[in-house]
Amino acid sequence: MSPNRPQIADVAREAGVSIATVSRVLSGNTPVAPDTAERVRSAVETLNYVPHAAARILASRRTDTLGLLVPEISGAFFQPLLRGIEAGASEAGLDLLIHATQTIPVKARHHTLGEHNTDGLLVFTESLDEKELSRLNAIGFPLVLLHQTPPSSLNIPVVTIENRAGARALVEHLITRHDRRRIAFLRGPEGQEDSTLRERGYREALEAHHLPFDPALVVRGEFDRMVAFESVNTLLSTGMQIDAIFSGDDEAAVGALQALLQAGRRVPEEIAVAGFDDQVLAGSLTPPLTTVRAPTEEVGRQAVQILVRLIKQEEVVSRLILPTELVIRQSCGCPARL
Amino acid sequence: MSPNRPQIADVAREAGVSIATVSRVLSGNTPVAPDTAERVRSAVETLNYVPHAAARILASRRTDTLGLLVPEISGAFFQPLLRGIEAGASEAGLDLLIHATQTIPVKARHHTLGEHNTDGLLVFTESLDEKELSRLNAIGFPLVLLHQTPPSSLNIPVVTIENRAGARALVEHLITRHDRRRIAFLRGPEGQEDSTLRERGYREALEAHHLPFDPALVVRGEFDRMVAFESVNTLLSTGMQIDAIFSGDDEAAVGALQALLQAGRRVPEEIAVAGFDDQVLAGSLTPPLTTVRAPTEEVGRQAVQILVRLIKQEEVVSRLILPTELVIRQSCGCPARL
DNA sequence: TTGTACGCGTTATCAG
DNA sequence: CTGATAACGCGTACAA
Repeated sequence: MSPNRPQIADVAREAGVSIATVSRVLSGNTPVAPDTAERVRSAVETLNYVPHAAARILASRRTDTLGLLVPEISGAFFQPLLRGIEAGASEAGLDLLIHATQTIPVKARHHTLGEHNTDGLLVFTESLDEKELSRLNAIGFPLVLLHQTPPSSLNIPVVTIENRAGARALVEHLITRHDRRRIAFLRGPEGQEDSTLRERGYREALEAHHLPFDPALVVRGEFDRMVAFESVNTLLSTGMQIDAIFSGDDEAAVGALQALLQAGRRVPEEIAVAGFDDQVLAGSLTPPLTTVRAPTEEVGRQAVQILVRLIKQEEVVSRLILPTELVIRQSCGCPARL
Repeated sequence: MSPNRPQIADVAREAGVSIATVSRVLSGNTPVAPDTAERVRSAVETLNYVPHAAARILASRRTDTLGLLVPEISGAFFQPLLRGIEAGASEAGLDLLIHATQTIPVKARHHTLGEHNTDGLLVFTESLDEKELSRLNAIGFPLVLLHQTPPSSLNIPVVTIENRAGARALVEHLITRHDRRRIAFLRGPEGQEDSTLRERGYREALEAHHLPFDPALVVRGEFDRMVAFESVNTLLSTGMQIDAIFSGDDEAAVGALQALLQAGRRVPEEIAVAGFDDQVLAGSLTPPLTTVRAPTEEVGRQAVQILVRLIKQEEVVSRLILPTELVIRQSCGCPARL
C-alpha cells in the first residue's frame, strides 16, 4: 500500500506510551487513565493513524464483517433485501462484504467469501453448492440461508417467506372475486424453492375450487421480463384460452403485461394479471398490479439478526417464515380505491 | 473463528514439503515441480485448506479488493452502476467491498473503507468529505470519483456523464417539437453536481430559444418520488401555468406522473413530462417516459478500469465524461413507434 | 527447484 | 492502570 503509513508504534511514541495502551484506547475494552487516553487520541489525530484491518483481524481472530452471497445485486427484487441487510449489519456495527455470484461458475465461488474473511455468511438461493455449504457447516461457521431450505443433513437456519399461502390466496382471489377459471401460471426457475412453492399454492387454489389443473397453462416465466413476454406471446398466438395470468413474480408480470398490451388484449377485462413480491414498480404499472407483498427487506434484517446471534454462539430458530400479504390493485379487476 | 482450521503448515506436512512450496503453488508466481505441485494440491483438497485472507494481506501488503462508497445500494439508479462495477471488478479478479453511507454520518464514514482494507476506492458523489478525500490522496491511495468533480486542489480522476448537453437536448426537444414554453424543472439535491449541470442545460435550452427563465418553475425534486409528487401537487394547486415538466431524474418523474394523474391532467396532451437516466422502469411507465439515457453501467465499468490502472501505477485520464443520449418515448408527446 | 527464517501490524496475555 | 512480548498465519528474501 502506501509507503510510510503511521503504525501503532508511531502513535505510541508520539503519545509517550506503549503500543498496548494505544491498542486499549482504540478498542476501548480495557480501562485507561483519562488523560493518557486523551494524549493517545490526539496523537492518533495528528498522525492520521488508521489501524490496519488485516493485522487487526489476524491478531484478534475476528473480522467484524458479514458476507453476503447473492446471484445478482442489480435486480429490482434485491433492492429491499440489500437495504434490510445493510441496515441490519450497520446496526450491529458490522461491515458487509457482498459478492454477486451470477457471473462466476459455481465451482469457483467457494472461497471468495468464507471463514477467512468474514464472521458469518448470508447465502441466497443457489449461490453456493451443497459441498461448500456442508464444509462451512462442518467447521461450525455461522451461516444463514435466504429463501432456501437447507439439505436435510445440514442444520442451517433459513429465513424465507410464506410463498404457498400467499400464492394460494392470490389465485383464490382471482377465482372467487373475478370468476376466472383458465388461469395461466408463469413459473420461476426450475428447482427454485420460491417458484416451486408458489406453483403449489396455485394448484391448491385450483383444487380447492374444483378447477382442473391444465399443464398447458403452466409456462416459463423465469422471474424475467423477456422470458415471460415470449411465453405469453406464444400462449396467445397458439390460441390458448385464458382469462387470467398468475405470474411467479412481478418482474415476469411486467413482461406479461407488455405482451398483452401488444396483442391488444385488455387487462383486466379480458385477462386479469397478478404477480408476486410487490416490487416498487408494481404500483406504477398500467394497470397497477395486484400482487402478493413479500416482506423482503424484513427478510434481510431478520437474517442478519439471526446470523449475529449465531456468531455470538447464542440460540437461534432454525426456520423463520415471514408472512406475505395480498395486495389488491387493479390488474385483477378490482376497482381503484380513492 | 473455528477451532482447528488447517493452516499452511498442515498442508506442507501432509504433502511432505515446506510451507514456502505450498505458498508457491497456491500463488503460482514461482515455478514448482509438477509432481510436487500435484501433491500439494491434493493435500489442500483433502484438508479443505483455505488460506487466511488477513494473514495473506498482512504478508503480501495487497488486499486484491476494491472498495465502493455509495449513498445507497438499493435505489434503482444504482442497479446498473453496481452491475458495471461488479463486472469490472470480477473481470480484474478483484473482490469488492461495498459500503452504503446514507445511514452513516459523514464524520463516521472515514475509515470503514480505506487504505487498510482495499487497494483502491470508488467514491460516489457526497460519500466522503473533502478532508478524508485529501488525506487519502495525500498518501497516494488510488481513488476514482463517480459523478463528482474533485476539489481543484486534488488531482483525482472522475468518471461521469454528459449532463448538461443531455438536459439541453431534451428540453430543446420539448420546445421545438412540442412547442412547450412553460417548462417546470424538478431539480435534484442542492449542490449535487448532476443536478446542477442538468439545470444548466435546462437554462441554456430556454435561452437558446428566447424563453424567459422563471424561478417559480424550478421546484424541488430531490431525485425522489415522494418529494416530486408533493412539489408537482403544490405547483398544480397554486394554479401555476405549465405545459411541461422536466424532471431531474426518472425517479422524480414517476412522482410527477402520479401527481398529474391524480390531478386529472392529461400527459402529454396537457402537460408533457420528461426525465433523466433512463432507468429500467422508464419504458414501463404510462405513458412511456421520454428521457435521457445515462450510460450508468458503463460508468461503473470504466471507473473500475481506471482504478485498476491507478493501482498498477499506470497513467490514467483525469476526467472521463461518457455521452448521454435522448430517448424519445411518448410522455413528451411523440407518437409511439411500431 | 526447494527450505529456513524473518517480517507484516495488530491484539492478548501476563507481569508489574 | 500500564508495559513487554508472544502469538496470529502467511509471503518472500536469502540460502542451499
